[in-house]
Parts: sequence; C-alpha cells; structure tokens
Amino acid sequence: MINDLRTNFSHLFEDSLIEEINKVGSLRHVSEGEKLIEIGDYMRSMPLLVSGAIKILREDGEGDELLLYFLEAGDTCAMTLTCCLGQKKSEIRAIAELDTTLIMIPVQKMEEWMGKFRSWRNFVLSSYHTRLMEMLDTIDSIAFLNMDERLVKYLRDKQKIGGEPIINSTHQEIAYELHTSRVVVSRLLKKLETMGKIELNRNSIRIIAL
Amino acid sequence: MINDLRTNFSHLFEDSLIEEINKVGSLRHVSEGEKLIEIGDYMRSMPLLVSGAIKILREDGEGDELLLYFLEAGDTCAMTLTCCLGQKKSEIRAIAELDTTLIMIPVQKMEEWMGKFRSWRNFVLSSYHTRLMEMLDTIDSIAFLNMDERLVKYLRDKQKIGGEPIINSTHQEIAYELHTSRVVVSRLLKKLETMGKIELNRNSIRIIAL
DNA sequence: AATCCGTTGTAACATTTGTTACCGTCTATC
DNA sequence: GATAGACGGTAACAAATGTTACAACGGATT
Repeated sequence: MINDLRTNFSHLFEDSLIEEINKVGSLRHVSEGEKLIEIGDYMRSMPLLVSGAIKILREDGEGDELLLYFLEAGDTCAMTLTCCLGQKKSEIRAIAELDTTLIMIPVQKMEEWMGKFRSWRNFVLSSYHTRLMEMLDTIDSIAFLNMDERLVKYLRDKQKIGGEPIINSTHQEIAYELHTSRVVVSRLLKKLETMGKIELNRNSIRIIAL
Repeated sequence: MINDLRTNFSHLFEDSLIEEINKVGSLRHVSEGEKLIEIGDYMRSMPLLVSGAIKILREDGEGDELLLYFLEAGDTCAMTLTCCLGQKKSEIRAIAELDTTLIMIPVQKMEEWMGKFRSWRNFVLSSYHTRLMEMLDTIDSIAFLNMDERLVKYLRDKQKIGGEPIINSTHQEIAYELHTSRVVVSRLLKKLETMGKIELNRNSIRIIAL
C-alpha cells in the first residue's frame, strides 16, 4: 500500500501524513459493476482512489437513475467527507465503473488530520471544490444541453474514463444514466452513426470522431 | 458588528473566534438587486451572511441564467471558499435577493483559522456539505421535474426566502431564473391561478395554497 | 434446429416545451 | 389625455422528448 500511496499522493501529502495513512488505512479492491455505497447507507470510512474509476449516481422518486460524475485516481468522495462527520445518510449511489483500488480511512483520523496537517486540509478543500465544479458541469449539461449533445458528452466522458475508443454499454444502460428512454438513445446513436462519428455494434460502441 | 456576530454565529463559533472575526471582518450592506459577484471575478474575501438573502446564478453560453440556490443568514458562499484559496475565477453570479448584511473576511484569515479553530473547520465543512446538498436538490429539480412542478417549487422557495405570501416578480424574471421562456411561465402560472392556488397581478403573485 | 431472452431498429403517436406573433392593459412621462 | 414601453394573455405552430408497439437479430441453452 505504501507504494500506491507514494505514487498517487506524494505530491499532495507530506511524508509524515503518507506514513499515517499507511498505518491506519486499509486497502480495498472492487470489481467493475460492484456497488460501493447505496443511498441511505451510513459511512464509517473515507475512500482515497488509487486506481480505476467510480461512477456516482442519483436516484429519482421512481427508482430511475442519473449519472452525476466519475471519480478517478487521486480523487476522494466529497459526499462521504461530511456524511462521515455529520453522521448523515448517503444521498448518492457509488458503483465501480472499472476495477478499482481504494484506501479506506477511518472517520476519526480524517477529523484529527484536519487540525494537524495543512496538506490534508488543502486536499479536503480542493476535493470539495473539484466536486462542486463537477456538479456545476452536470447542471450545465442537464439544463443547457439537448439530449443529443448530452449523449455526445456522455460518450466522450466514458471514453476518457475507460481509456479506449470502445464503450461496452447497451443502449438501455446509457438511457438509465442519462435519465431518458432506450428508444431515445437508440435514435440519437443511430444519427451519430449515420454522421460517421461512431460505429454501433451489439453491446458496444466504437468512437470514431466525436 | 459584534452584536450581529453574537446573534447569528455564537452557536457555531467559540468566543475567541467571534472576537477574531470582529477584529478583521468588515461589515457590508447590499441592497436588493445589487450584484455581489460576477462570473469571472476573483475573490479576496469571504462573506458571512448576517441577514437578508442572496441568489446564486449560473449562466449558459448565450448569456441566459439559471437559479442555483439561495444563501440565507448564517450561510457562507462555498464557491467563494476555494475560489479564494485557489485563486480561481468565480463560476457563478451572486445577486442580493433582499437587502442584505454581510461580514467580509480576508482570505488569509480563513486559512489561518482552519488550523486554529475546530469550530471554524466544522463550519467550513458543513457549509460545503449544505451546498452540495443544495446542488443535488437543484439537479433533482432540473432532471426529474417537469416545468410546472419546477415552477411550484420556485414559488415556494421564493415565498420562504421573502417571508411573505406575495412574490414581486414579473413572468419574464421568473422565466430567466428557471431558464425557460416568458410565454411558458405565463401559461403555467395561469393554470395555477385557474386551480385557485395563486392569484396573479401585475408585477406580483399572491400565493394562496401551494 | 427450436426456443428463449436480451438487444437493437423503427414507426406512429402523445406530451412537453419552446417560438412567434399579436393584442390589450397598465403605468410613467410628457 | 396622448404616447411609449413594459407587462401579461393567448393562439398557432414547431421542435424535442417520451411512449407504445412490433419486428428482426444474435447468442446461449436445450
């Protein structure tokens, strides 16, 4: 674990903090598709993302979803931060987008470190900032873009996260994450294919030029 | 100022912090409609809201707006927090919704207090948490509600902020904040009036039962 | 090969939201 | 009281999105 820490967090944290994390943190692996947090869960520890990616989802009244954003290596879950401190329930669902490695940190420690390590404070604050910006971006997409533009944005994000020009999702899955219907997604994807921007296959989409 | 502080923040901050704030903070009054922050502005100080209310707005590519949320007494602007620290430009616009009194705190101090006062850290963290929840709520509204429901929610919020059952806005102003058109707002308001839930007058709306 | 089930394509239609246009009313100002 | 401009009501239409229904296809299983 100490190596993972050095690789991903040494530019953020001083050595003494890295060592503390190494002492009290525990390593955890989750496979693609595995659920990390469910809505209503209480959280007892805070995740530091070492590798992989996690998608954060919101649910409406009917049980349908909406993708909020992705967490990547070096990120932490800002939602979890104060949920931990305030003993609040989670408002979101977290699912591994890829195979992912995390370091879990007990709540008490992160409180203690806030007073002790300046780099930790900065990390926490900048996590919040990043997350707020991410949320603003999500709001922009939903409020200002049409579904075709949102779909393109979604495909770009997926491609970036996955690192490959192939997205292994069904139209139904995409529809869930964009909070629309499968028919709408199929329709718009077809249009993108006709324009030569993507290639459609069963269970996968190849990005050509978006 | 010390009285304002005692009234609104003594349950949050210890006496020594209240005194510090009193020493370095400066009081500021803004009138209804006055702009506090413009998109792209750099921020040199952090506001603590003593009384009144501030609306936070986001802008799309065409210069049209969207209301994100309101700040009320006891709140601070979470966006400003890290904008200050990170020397980033503001992503939002802030306009006084009512006549408002603020205490402005220089950036350096808030950094210093993070290490020194536990109550300040908790305040900052819980501000972030509140704001993230507020943003989630905004996302819910935009993503999951139809315009008629969003309008009702908007009217309720306005009523709550203003403290009176009368909202002094034109249909055009409401349309801006909901990022839709005046005609749509007029249409939906008329429907609400027909249902007996509101009463429409020139430049004002009386809430009867929402 | 026959069957089943999840996936995709597509048409037809409904609903919601946005746009344009026009008119009447109110208010401030001259 | 004449005029101009902001405000609000409404119709007619356009565009975007959602819904229902059905057919074709692919892959897995029997």
